[in-house]
Amino acid sequence: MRAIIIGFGLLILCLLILFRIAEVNFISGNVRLEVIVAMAAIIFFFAGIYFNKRSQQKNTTDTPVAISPNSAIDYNAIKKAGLTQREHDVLVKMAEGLSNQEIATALFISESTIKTHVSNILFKLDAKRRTQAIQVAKERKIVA
Amino acid sequence: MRAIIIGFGLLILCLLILFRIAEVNFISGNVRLEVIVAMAAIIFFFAGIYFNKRSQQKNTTDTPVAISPNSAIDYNAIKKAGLTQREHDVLVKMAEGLSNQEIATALFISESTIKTHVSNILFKLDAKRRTQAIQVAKERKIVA
DNA sequence: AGTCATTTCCTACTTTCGTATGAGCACGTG
DNA sequence: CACGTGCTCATACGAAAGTAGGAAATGACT
Repeated sequence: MRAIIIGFGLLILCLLILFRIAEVNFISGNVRLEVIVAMAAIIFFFAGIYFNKRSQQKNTTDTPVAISPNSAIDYNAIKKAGLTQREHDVLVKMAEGLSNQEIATALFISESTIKTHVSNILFKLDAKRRTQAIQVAKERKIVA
Repeated sequence: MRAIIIGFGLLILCLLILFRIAEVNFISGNVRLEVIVAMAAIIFFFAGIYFNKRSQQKNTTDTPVAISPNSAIDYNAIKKAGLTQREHDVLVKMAEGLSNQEIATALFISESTIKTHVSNILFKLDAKRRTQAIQVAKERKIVA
């Protein structure tokens, strides 16, 4: 975020400098106008590339995805997240890719209950979707 | 390939036009120099974004192995599953827990296209839901 | 020049997911 | 016993996700 602000600051600075050079040139006629325009073109062309790259990297760098040969569940993390036993049961089934209905069948309870649990899980893991919840849970080793 | 040539042609044309305007302005003094410089800046900023986007789409389809500091992904498994490069892109974002709309924004394409890709991914990975697809993909090391 | 694969986008429809809200039951603790 | 916690279930609604089927542009390969 800071990099973007600094970057835009530098760009605006560049523009102002170019303006200034253009003005001086307009009076003295020392520098060719084409040079100024070309400079603006080059600078902002690469600026465009840079910012585009930045914005694309955002989504991937935000979630570093700890690449560790993990297979163990950290039971402390479950408590830390405030998940109950039943919620954890549901979360595990969720991570296996089951639908609410399938989880309900597997745990011998109704789909309504699963929905309640899922809602609570999403809230406790600060996730907006079940896929995100699974991702968070794996990172925190709440599920394998 | 043709699009890039045409694009560069247009860009050079823009530059020449700007040069011409600058020259005329230099004599008559009708147009503010700042306007010309700013135009060059804006045009080439977005040109940079556009070309970067293009080249990234190219790179991902041409050389999938080039940008891969990730040791956990088995690129053979991707081919074995019959996934295209773009489908893999979507799958990765999916595994990060993004919604269709968020993936669309991240990849600069529409949500409709994401839905098409997701449908194809589900079919190719023999999954019924995205959560299941993610699970399968992780097992086969298609995603980290 | 024609064919195929890929990527993109769309409409329209169905299904699943998630939220909000309320409620009943069991269990243990202060 | 009252109270909180956890588990269960329900309805109703809105938001995503997924399906089906079509279409068009591009690039590679022949």
